[in-house]
Amino acid sequence: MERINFQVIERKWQKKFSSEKLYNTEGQKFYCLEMFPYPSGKIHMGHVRNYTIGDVIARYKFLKGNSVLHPMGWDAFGLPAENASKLNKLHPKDWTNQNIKTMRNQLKMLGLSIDWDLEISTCDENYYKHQQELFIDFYNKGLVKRKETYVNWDPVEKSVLANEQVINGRGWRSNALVERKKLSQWFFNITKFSNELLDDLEKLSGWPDKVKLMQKNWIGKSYGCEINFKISNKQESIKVFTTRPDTIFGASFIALSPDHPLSKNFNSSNDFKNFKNECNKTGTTEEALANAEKIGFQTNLFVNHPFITNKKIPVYFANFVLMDYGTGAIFGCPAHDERDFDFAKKYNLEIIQVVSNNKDNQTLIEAYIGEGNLINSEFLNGLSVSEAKEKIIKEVELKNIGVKKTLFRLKDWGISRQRYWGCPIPMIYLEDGSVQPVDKKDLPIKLPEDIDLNSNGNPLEKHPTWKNTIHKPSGKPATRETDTLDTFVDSSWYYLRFCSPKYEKSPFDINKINQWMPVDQYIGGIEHAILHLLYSRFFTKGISVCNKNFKISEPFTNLFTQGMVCHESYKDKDGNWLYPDEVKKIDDNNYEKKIDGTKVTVGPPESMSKSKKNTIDPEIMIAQYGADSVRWFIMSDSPPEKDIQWSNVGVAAANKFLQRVWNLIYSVSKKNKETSDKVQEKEFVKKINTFMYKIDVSISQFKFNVSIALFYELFNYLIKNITSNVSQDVMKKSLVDVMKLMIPFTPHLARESLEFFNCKTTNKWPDIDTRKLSTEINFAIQINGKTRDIITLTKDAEEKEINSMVLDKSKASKYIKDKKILKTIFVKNKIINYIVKD
RNA sequence: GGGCAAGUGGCGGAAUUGGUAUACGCGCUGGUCUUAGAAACCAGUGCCGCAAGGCUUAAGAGUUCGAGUCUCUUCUUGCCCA
Repeated sequence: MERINFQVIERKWQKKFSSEKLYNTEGQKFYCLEMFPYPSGKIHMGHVRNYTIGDVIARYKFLKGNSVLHPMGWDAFGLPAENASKLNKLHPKDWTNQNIKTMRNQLKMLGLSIDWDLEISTCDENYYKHQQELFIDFYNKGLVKRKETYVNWDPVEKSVLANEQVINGRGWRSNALVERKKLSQWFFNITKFSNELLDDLEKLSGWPDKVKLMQKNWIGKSYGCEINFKISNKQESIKVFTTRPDTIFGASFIALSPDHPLSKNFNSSNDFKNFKNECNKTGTTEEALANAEKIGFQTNLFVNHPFITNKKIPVYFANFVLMDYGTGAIFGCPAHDERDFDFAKKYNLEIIQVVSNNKDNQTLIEAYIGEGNLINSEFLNGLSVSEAKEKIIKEVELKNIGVKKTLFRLKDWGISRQRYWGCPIPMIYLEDGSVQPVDKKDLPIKLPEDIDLNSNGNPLEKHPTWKNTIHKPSGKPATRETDTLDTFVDSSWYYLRFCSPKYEKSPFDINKINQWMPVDQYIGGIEHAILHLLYSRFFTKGISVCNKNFKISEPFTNLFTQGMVCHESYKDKDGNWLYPDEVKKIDDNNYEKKIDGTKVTVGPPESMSKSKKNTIDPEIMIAQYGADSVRWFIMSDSPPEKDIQWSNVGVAAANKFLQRVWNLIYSVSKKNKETSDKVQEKEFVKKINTFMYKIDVSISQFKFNVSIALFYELFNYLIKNITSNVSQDVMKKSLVDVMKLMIPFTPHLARESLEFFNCKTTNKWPDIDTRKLSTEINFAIQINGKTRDIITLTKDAEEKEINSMVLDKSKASKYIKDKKILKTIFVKNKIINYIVKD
């Protein structure tokens, strides 16, 4: 058997690939982008899968005639660099650049068709300079604002946490109980685009419905109304927001946020201060608020019920009402809201049911949120919830005590981080307390190199000199903003920078944007379904507000979310995690530790993660089997959108198969030239063409695992025919075409084979002659709906021919004999079904 | 608690979208070669049955000439949101 050394040919072709590009001046543009990696140290299998999928698509599109933009870069700012720096005494910049170097080499080992001339890194000042520019543009257009808000404060890290970094009320890293703290922060005004971000989802027909639904729920549009409740015996009133105005007749209390303006009247009370402190211990997430015990502070105030004369409702402060939701005040209807119900039980407040589904009218043991008809509600009685909602809003507006309002769940995007390793925010504070953007001429505002990361708090704040600057127009001293930008900002526009990564004048060259944007195929993990994609969508909308020539409203036309790479996890008898290569499999139920033979317990396949040690190092796999084998396996075993289970045996099998392919190439080159049987050859060509056609279709549908199954069948057929009377010429010609189809999957082996056959056109997909497809089909014969025989037919055979064949030859004939055929159902090229009776 | 997926051999999974269930790969069994093993190659492999045949897509019902695919109920798992 002729063997090939993958390591040798892969190195050879990778050199070639580094200078080859996928541009094609005549072809239609195709921007293929995979989510760029965080340079954490080494690539992992998730990267291998993500970038192999992208590479298959990019190479396929190029071969099909498109001009393909296929760039790569680094999402290089972020907290891990600071943490690593504390551990290793390595500057975040050096740590990051070192990782980039390693990972770039590893990606090159995969044989990807990346145009490395376009490489960018977000921690590079040539990148973040333009980000600061965009920030100033956004500021000037009112898309950036400074707000005092309550944030999730991690008392150990001394930093603000995003909602998703708070898990069960604790910091995701420090595990400290998260507190609420009022801080002045920078925000992107993403809510200005709430409607657009929601409505434009409908344009995204190339996105998975699942992701669109997640975004829709995240934006969370709902409507309700504001109602003013007049305070009894006073002139003032309390403005309340509600999405359930229909339940107004069940209102039994008013709850104010502890930060509501009215709270200042109670600040002198110690009881109130204690209550407020207690509230600040709860996080700000919806989840934290829902799970926290409901606590309240009763005031001496009452309001008048707007529709029930003489009814007075008590006013409380409550911990579950947030100042930045609606008006910071709600009316509580315990019968139909869980939180209100808990609150009412605790403080012994009235529970009046106003919606009923008619079935039972017993005392409520929990809030009833379902549909039903209104009761105990005067003029609303009998109406459905939605009818009542409409009607009560009209009444409220008629009485001039409130208005209909639309509300979004989406909040503005807080972008201030008390961190060093991020993009500095280009703003300065003057002595008079006013804030101004830095002059664009003075960009970039660079990070200082000398920095102390070993104590808690904000590093830039504590730097001895960095924040001191001069406000040029006035010549007066000023102070720099010492917070840096959330790293989600870096990744919100990188796809634009890739179109002209070296352009100096501005973040992008508009001509290049018009040439390449939007991204035709974006590929990445489902974990970014909400934030990254929403923020990127916001950025394109924001930039089009700032730049009249920028006409892109949606950045990603098609989105593909790939599944995770999973592996079993292993624990030794003491409960320590073990790496897969520390474990030996005895049989399906028994695994032992290699070094001492003790028993190992096996956990189910889960997403690979360092903490569980269920990882496989791609570099080791490549060294052992070659990149083509790794690529082949990772594309073969599962549909790309589903999770895949990594299997070392699976890669070994891939390697074995690719060796067989090479052996076939070699055998064909040695095939006897004399033999030739025209009939056999015609059949052979039809068969190969049919396979190639099916492979083409499956690739275009991203069913890569199916493509690979078809390749297996195709090569098995070729290997079987090596000794047939198909001439060497015919076989070689077919094999050359087939190897071109292999380029997207196993670029090294494919190119080596094509070179071996002296083929020069490796930049074109072969023409697949659809007139030469196989005309034989398998046809099922059913009796009373049961399949009784399968016969081989020429395509498009008519019912009449089939009838005679069935009666003459088919195994099914015995089921028809002596019986009456009541009915026949004939489906061309598929089945015939005889309904018979004795 | 709500929403969305999914459930097919010993395992990963396929099924032209209502028309051959179990493609392809792994594993397993037998064979060839070999002093032996590995590798390679050949053959077999859903379950029951000697066979004819029967059964089988988480469980149950329904629609249909025909259901893995559509509808309903139940169970299980995963993800997202709370």
